[in-house]
Amino acid sequence: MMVSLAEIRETSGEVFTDGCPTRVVLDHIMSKWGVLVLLALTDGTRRWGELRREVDGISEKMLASTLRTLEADGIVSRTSYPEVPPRVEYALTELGRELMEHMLPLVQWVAVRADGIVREG
Amino acid sequence: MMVSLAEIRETSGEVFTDGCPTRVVLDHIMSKWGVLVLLALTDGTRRWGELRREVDGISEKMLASTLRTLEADGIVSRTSYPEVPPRVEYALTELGRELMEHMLPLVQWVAVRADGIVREG
DNA sequence: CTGCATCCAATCTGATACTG
DNA sequence: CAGTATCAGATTGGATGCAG
Repeated sequence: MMVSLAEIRETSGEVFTDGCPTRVVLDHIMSKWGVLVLLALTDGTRRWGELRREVDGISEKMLASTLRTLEADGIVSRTSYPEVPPRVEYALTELGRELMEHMLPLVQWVAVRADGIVREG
Repeated sequence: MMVSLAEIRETSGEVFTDGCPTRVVLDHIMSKWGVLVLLALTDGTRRWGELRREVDGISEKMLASTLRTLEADGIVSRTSYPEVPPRVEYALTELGRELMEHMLPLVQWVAVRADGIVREG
């Protein structure tokens, strides 16, 4: 194993503490919709409507909420163009791209194994 | 970037489809408590009470629910010893250890960055 | 000790309707 | 197109109480 839990403890001794920064960020990026939105943005810039369609099943409310959270975290950037009709584009920031470099391998592993794992609804 | 979204689409063209296996597994392992329980087990075998204390803030209800889900997925193993008082040990399976090899780097990255990211409660 | 069952409050979600 | 407002339903969380 390349990275040990011990190393994580050294970096953030409070991964297991309720309300610590690590947990907060973890909750944002590993949330049900957070992962999928980030995944969609890994391909490149996306408009609101594109994300809505691409992330199957997400409600407008959750898309808005997820995007606002990730934007506040500095992981996603929002660019609004003063046009009619309105156009708003979302993209990963440098921090976001760095994050996805670490998340993609995990998601890919899951994608490969998922079919063999699933048994409950 | 080592792994591309395109590669994930090739493996599982339905990462974005509601209810697909990849999403189901992703929800289990990346859930609020799932990540923390898996993290605790990365150190090695843990008893029920140890997990309860180590994963700060988790309720018995959620711990039981999380463990049952991960066990059903074949990621965590449960060993019950017929003693008095009872003793039950939880550990990562081979699949689980493989999973954590991919998840630890991500968690570590978050642990390093979290303090700089957090701004909302 | 290791859980499961239940009740109740707090949150989170989602569908619908509506605004700029 | 890009959201916000609202309300009802689903989930989650905590506190107990109890069983193996």
